[in-house]
Amino acid sequence: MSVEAELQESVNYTPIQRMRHSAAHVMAEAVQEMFPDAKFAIGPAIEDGFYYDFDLPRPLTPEDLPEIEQRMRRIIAGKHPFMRSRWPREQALEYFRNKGQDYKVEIIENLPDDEVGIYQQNNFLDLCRGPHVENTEQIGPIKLMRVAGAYWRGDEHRPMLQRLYGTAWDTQEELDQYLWRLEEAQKRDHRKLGRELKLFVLSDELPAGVPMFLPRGEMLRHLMESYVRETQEKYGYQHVWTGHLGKVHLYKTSKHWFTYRENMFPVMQGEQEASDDDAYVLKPMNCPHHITLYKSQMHSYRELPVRYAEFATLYRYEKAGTLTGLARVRSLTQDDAHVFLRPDQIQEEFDRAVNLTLEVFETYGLNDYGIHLSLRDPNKKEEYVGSDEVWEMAEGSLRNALNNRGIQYQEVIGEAAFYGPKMDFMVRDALGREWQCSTIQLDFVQPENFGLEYIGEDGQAHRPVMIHRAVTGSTERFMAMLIEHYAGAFPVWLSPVQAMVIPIADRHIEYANQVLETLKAAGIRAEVDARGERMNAKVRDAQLQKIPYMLVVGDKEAAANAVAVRLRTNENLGPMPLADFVERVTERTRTRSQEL
RNA sequence: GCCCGUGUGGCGCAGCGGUAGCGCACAGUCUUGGUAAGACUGGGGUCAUGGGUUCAAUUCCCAUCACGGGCUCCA
Repeated sequence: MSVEAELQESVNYTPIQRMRHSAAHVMAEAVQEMFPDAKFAIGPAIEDGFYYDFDLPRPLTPEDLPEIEQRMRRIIAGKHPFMRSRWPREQALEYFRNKGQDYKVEIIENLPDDEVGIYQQNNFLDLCRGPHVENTEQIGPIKLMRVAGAYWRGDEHRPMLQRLYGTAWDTQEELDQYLWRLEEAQKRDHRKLGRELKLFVLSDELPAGVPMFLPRGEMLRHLMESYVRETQEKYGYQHVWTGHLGKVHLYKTSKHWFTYRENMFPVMQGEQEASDDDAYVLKPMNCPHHITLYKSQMHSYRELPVRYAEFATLYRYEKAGTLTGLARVRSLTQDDAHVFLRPDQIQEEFDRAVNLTLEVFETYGLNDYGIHLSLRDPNKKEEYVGSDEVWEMAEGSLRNALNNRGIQYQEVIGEAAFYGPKMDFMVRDALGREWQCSTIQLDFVQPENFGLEYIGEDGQAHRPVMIHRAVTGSTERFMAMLIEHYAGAFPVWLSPVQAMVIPIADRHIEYANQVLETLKAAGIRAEVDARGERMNAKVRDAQLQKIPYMLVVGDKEAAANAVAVRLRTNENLGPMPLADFVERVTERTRTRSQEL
């Protein structure tokens, strides 16, 4: 077979991915040496390494990694060629069946071809469509990263396999750099910084996934919310408030009860059954409440779109294994909005929502995000509600909104909600994991469920369309992303403490307090460090707290009504009149500048 | 939910079958110091919780809870 033909039927791997894929095979051979009864599933190259899934007689633990690594290095050094062949499907089935390789058999059974690819290096023969490097010696420096469990085919109803993650690079330098980058990323992990910067606390005394915010963390929340509120008002949203409780009946009407019940927290009252229509539940989403508000008024076509926004604390029973710091919690604050509009307003309203979201992202300087345009699967129309025309129009409108702004996005077939297409902003955390933050969703179903109406030009009742929309998603998750994005060094406008006044000796505390009063009067968030420490120690501590400005005050400054300004970048601006400093900070705050 | 790991003073960590230490933080005393850690002294832990094995458990075993990593980038 020609090289071209071989590549065509192979996975589309880059050279380094091909090398990593080969490393996965070597890892499988090492595991085979240790566990002759091992069953093998799959072992692909992934973004920065590779993995292989095994079914083993005993679970792997991190203690197994050194031995596997050692065996791998020996195999690699053996310069064994990767030999490729093609077997008739039946022959391969028989071979793997005899070997008890159930997973390989299942894979082959699902393959349409008459022939399957087989690769062998040294003593390990595997079903594989390739490609591979020529021989094991071409595999660069490797390191096994971790053991993990993974469901076969990613399906939690199928067996749990042992997954080994490893990484491989062309040179030792690249491997070292990769490991160094990982360490650096861990330094900006929001859980670590959240503790160090005294932002939030996760305590055993509270249920899992219920973060509590310290004064500085609450200030950060407040600043984030104020900013989004201000921006939403600019874009024509009105804020509402709907409390923390809902009735089961409400969620039965919205149908959430039937699909989402497991995630809801019932509020028990005496002998009441949790599913009684009148039973209370902690509010897991706002849609039904905003809809109820909409229904409480008569609406003319002239006043649409009606845009209700709310910073609402929601409670969702997320599965235990998925909770992660602030990124996935059970009590979250959503900057949720629901827009009720006429069908002819869809395009314009999408544009508005996209613009709002992009403006917020730009202010935060967030640029490492991806946009998913989630569309319905045209082959499974029965899983979605709504007519073809409406879907085509809605999907087209979302696509237009993105194209109009020249934004890059990825279309994901089959990821739409059953009630409409949506667009999600996926933000990466320090460790490269993607989290959904913003979302814009079109909904044809809830207006139907609740019988929503507006009075049209013709005096008749018409059905509005709904848009569900969140700019930052959950305040908690977005805060996690921001902490990692800034590595805790928030821009001036977002810093919980903007300036630390540092008196040099005790006799300067009085002047420091005067400075503090002036700053506070100007709306600047400042504190005085009056501890009996040396000024150097105070500078260091403020620096570690990533406070933007350190204001050192001694005899000279007190005499001149000045402050000596040091930036957290280590830059020392020297003394400046207090009024000038106030002006500087006020300006940075007003413009939400990234500058110090 | 499932697999693996972890749980020792507020935080970061040692340790070990004979009831615990270090650094930081905290408190007190001395020091009043010009841009990333001044010195000394001191207080603080039922070793996550519950059960079991043992003469003896923080240490070994089991369960529970919490936290961390992973769970469809696909032969």
